[in-house]
Amino acid sequence: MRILLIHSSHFEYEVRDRAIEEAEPTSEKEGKDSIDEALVAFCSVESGDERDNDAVASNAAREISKVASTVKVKNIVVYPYAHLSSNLGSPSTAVPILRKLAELLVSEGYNVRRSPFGYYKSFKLECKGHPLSELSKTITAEKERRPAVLETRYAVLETDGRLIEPREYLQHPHPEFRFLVEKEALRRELPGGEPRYLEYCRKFGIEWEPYSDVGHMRYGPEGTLIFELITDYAWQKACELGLPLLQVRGTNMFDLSIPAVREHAALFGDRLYEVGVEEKQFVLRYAACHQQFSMVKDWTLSYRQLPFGTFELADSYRLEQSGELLLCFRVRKLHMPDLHIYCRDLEDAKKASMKVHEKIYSEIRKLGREYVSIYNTTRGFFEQNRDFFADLVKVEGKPVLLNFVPDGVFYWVLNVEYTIIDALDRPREIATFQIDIGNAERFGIAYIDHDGSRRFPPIIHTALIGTIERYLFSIFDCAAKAEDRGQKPSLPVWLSPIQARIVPVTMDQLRDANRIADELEKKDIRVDIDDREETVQKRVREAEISWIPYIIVLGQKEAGAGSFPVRVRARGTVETMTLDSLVAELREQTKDYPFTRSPFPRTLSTRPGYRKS
RNA sequence: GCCCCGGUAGCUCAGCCCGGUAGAGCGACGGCUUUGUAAGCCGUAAGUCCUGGGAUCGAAGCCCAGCCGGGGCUCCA
Repeated sequence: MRILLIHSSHFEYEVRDRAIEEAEPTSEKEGKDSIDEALVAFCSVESGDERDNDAVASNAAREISKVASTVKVKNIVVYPYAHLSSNLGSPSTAVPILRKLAELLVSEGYNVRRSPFGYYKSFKLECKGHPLSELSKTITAEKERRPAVLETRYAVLETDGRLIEPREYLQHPHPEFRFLVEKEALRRELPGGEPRYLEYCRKFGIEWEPYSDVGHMRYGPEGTLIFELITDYAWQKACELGLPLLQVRGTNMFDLSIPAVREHAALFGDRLYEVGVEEKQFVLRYAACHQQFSMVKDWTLSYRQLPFGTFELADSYRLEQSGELLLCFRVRKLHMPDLHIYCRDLEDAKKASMKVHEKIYSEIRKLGREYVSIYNTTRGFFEQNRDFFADLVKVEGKPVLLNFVPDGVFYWVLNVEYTIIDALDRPREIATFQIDIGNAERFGIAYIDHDGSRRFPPIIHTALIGTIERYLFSIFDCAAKAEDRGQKPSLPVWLSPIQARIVPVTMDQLRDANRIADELEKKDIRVDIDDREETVQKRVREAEISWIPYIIVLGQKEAGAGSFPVRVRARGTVETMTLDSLVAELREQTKDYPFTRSPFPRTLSTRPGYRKS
């Protein structure tokens, strides 16, 4: 709903002609009105408001009342005015909302007039013209609606299977798990501070896009390369689970008039990112579920093919609260390497979950980190599957936090949130998996079992390395932690946009530099040459600031020598290496990781100065 | 969304308290220097001081509203 508020010294109107079929019946008396010293509220009810009439009306009443008390008026005119929105709601929605709005304002003690809906009316309006006399507002249903606080109970599950109270756990704390227990179960306030990774992000051109909605990111050339490498990596990791996987591709907006889409959306709650097109209302997908389910429902499945997975890197959209946004972490547009595994039954799902769990763990350990986990589940599922939980905890090697949720509220029976404790000691969820027992039926995904019966498969949802954004967050957080330990912050070599840079002392070495660059490129190494007319010192400094892992200085001395000095970022040393030993080291660092050729012009002198370091 | 802090040149920031001609470093550009491992020297150009409104003879500065960012809260299917 949109409203335009005018503080007027005089307002009058008169009904002329009926504008629409569904016009409100009106008596002679209601046909015209005149009032002095009033707040006139021109209102347009928009499509989408019908989802919660009461919330829209009460939010509108609150906004209007706020302004009325600021400008100190007791008279309010609620005036239906279609021209504030290009996305109008239907008259059958609009009239009840406007009536309700007027009632609410009356109940707050205002003298309220309402002009009839659905007519052309002439009006005279005298606006006071002070700063607050003209205001427009957009009202949504979301604001006021505080979802009923869910009753959940926390417990710590020890590695030996004992359950203990979170409070007691703090007496013998695991260093990182402790932060999770404090934050999630005991609701301690976070320490805070400005995170250093934001500065790192900007170095690689990873930042907010100011020309879009809040919460949308953009990636410069370096960021784009990093993003693509992580995307390849996510698919590679999914394949390593050893299950048959099918990659699919689809769209990002789904029609809310489809029952399965609408029901799924209702489960998601109030963070739906919606878009109205012509007469239809679409929800932007918040994960790949919609696309994969709406496709797999059309497949013919036999128990012989299960379990198998579908995968898509899904651009996904969530209308997060503006105050909650955090670059690379909580964003309105995110990229989910979303894998769904369709299983025969719960036992099958538990087996597949173990594979997923082990893979998720081995990935974070490759970064030298540990997850601390929250297992959201129901008391019933936990009690019936204590062995399964024990197996999961064995992989963790430390306690986990259980969060018991009520039965029948969620579509899953188990939802694991894997969080890292970041450089500022805050838990940050990165990876996740869920065992879903509701959506196969909702979307009509079924397989034929060996006895010929039609069965709905439990579905595992997972992002093994987290969203691309959050994997990046982890990578940069590792750099921040390294810096805290007194090391140079850096990216893993496989993700470094440029892996080796050659700095010729004078331009006499350019030919040699190009020859070495050719050799390195042949070995799948991203290399460039800083051929700018700057001092060696300055070019080395800039390479360091750019986090280049290997910096080669080539001068007169190296001509024909067969070796050259290499500045190795990881060790903080300058070492004499041959081309072969450098290649061997680089290959060792990047083996088993995706590779993409350098998309940059080889010479820095020909590169636009987008870099901000 | 709520509370606190901030927004000044492409970037990082000073100036704001106490109103009176818009500042520095980096970067860009031009010249000198021909360079050996984290900033060589000199010069030039560059700003709707976030936006809109208000009080004032006069606003980057004071007041109000909004937008954007950082922190905290709430939220996190």
